[in-house]
Parts: sequence; structure tokens; C-alpha cells
Amino acid sequence: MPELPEVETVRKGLESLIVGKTIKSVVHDNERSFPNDPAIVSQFAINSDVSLVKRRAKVLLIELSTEYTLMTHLKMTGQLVFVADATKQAQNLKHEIRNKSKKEIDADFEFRASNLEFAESDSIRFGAGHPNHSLVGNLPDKSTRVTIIFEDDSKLFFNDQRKFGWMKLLPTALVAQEPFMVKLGPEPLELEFTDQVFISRVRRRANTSIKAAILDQTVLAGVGNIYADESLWGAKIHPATLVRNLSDKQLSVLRREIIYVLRLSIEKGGSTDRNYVNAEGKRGSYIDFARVFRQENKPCPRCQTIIIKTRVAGRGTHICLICQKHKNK
DNA sequence: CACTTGACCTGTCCGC
DNA sequence: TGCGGACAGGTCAAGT
Repeated sequence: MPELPEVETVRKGLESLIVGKTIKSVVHDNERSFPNDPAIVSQFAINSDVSLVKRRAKVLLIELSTEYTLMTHLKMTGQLVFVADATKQAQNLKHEIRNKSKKEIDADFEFRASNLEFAESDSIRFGAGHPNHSLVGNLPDKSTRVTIIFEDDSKLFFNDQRKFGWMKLLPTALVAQEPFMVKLGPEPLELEFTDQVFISRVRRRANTSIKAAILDQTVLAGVGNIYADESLWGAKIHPATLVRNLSDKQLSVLRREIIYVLRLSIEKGGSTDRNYVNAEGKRGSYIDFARVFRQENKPCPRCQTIIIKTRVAGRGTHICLICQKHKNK
């Protein structure tokens, strides 16, 4: 779910919240989410400063003063949430919860409160200098996979319900050489993403659906299911249309629509469909502006036809059958 | 190489 | 109310 706009929103938030902070300790709950050698973590993360927060495609890059980078992929349910004062916020949240009726408390709210309580519990017992500071901790919260604790006791939580995401520490110079990074297509919001570049890359997938093609991160970087549906509706293209049946003109329009929806979503702080939140734990509002995504059984904003949900490229897909005619031969 | 499908996980929702 | 199964959808590995 975190796609380019969501990851970019987290990046911007982290940039203003953690740059310059010194890492005191790191705690994690399983090897899959944090596949790093404790000795490397100890040597290159502990006592280092955060120098930059970058993004490439859907990958977040937290660069450290040691020339190492914490590379993070949120995949489906990952969150990176910064908390400056966990004790105070936990008290505030508990106070708010007491003053709300059961109905008013949404799941996210309770989730954050339990995370904050955990943060102040004695389960964080591996401080800097402790030989086990980067080993598996005994974390009571179910979805907190990694906790980065800074010198001022502020914390960065990497939460990930489904454990698809990961955070790994590697030399900054080797980030671009990671197999996934090498194969990535162009950044859609950079100047390099011209009509010519987009069309030639998309046409390498001539015999697949246009939706599968734009979801392919080697064609272009950063589009996922939400913005694929949104941009295809904008370009009036049926997602199942084979690439070979699309004209250059149509692909040019699609490129423009991709840029449009990504920019609009960044402006709205991303889409909170299920559990995406930004670096401050807040939801994004793009979903309020979505034209087709999650709008099944509602009227198309262009022609009022009821939007349907079907399956294309193995994904849930939202279409207006009148605006998006299917022309495969 | 091009393309499709299933696996990786866990929480939620829906029908019985 | 409990319970099984479908579903969510980013990427990789294995299949055709």
C-alpha cells in the first residue's frame, strides 16, 4: 500500500524529524524484518548521526554519518513512525481513550497507544554499549519490528503487521548496487521521465496488460495498485488493454495522468486505505479524492456510471466500463 | 526473455 | 459466537 506518494510523505516527515539525531540503540523482534549482523549494527549504526533521508521508488534511505544507510521497504503494511516523547504521548492517548466512548476509538488509535506504552516499558533493555543491543528483544507489541532509540530518547518505530517489509543496514555506496535498485525504472516525478522514455519502456511489455506494465517497477518506479487504477481512469484506458493495442498518444496521456495523480497524492499526504500513516502517525487524505479506487458501486465522477471492481493482473481493479473501453483484438 | 501465478504473512470481513 | 475461507497487494521465485 505505501506507494511513491506515501513513501515520499514519510520521507519528508522524517527529514524534518530525525536529521541530526544520534542513534543510541536499536531493538528488533525478528530476523526477516531486520536482517543485519549485530556487529555491523553496533559498529555503523550505534552512535551515528542521521545525515539525510532519501527515497528511490518505494524505498526509504536513511543515510548515516558512518557512510552506512538504513534501507527500508514498507511493502504492504509497514509504517515508520517517529515519537518525540513517548511517555507524554502515551499518557495523553490514555487520557483521550478514557474520555471517549468505545465506538469512537478506532483500531489505529489503540494500536498507537499500545506501541507507546511498550516504548516506555522495561522491554527496551538493550542500550548502547550493551553487548546485546541489536539482538532480538522481547517486544510485547505485536507489530513493532524495529525500534530506533535516539540519544534524546525520541524513538522511530518500524511497525509491520505482515512482516513483508524490511529494514537493512548497508554501506551507502552499495545501495545503488542492490539487485532491486539496479533494475528500477525512472522516477516518474523527475525530468528523466519523458514520453519517449515511458513509451519505450512500456512497449517492452507489449503482450501484457497495461496495468501489469505500469505496476512493473522496472518499467517505472513507484506506481502501485491505487495509482495504477487512478491514472488509467484518468487516461480513459481499460486496465486489461494489452500494451500493443495502445497508441503512443494514449500512452502519452497515461504518462501525464500518472504524474498528475502522484503529485496530487503527495499534496494530500498520501492515501490511507488500511493502515498507512506518515512519520507522525497521521493518515493521508488522497483516498477522499480518489475517482475509482475503492469507489465500487459508486458513480463515476465523469459519466455517473456505476464503478465496478474486478481482477486484472492478479489485483483488485476498479473501472468505469463506459469511460474505459476495452479494445483488445 | 516474456509473462503468469503462487508464496510470503497477518488481520479483517463475510457467510454459515 | 465461532470458524473456515477469501481477501488485502509489493516483490520475488518458480512455473509455463
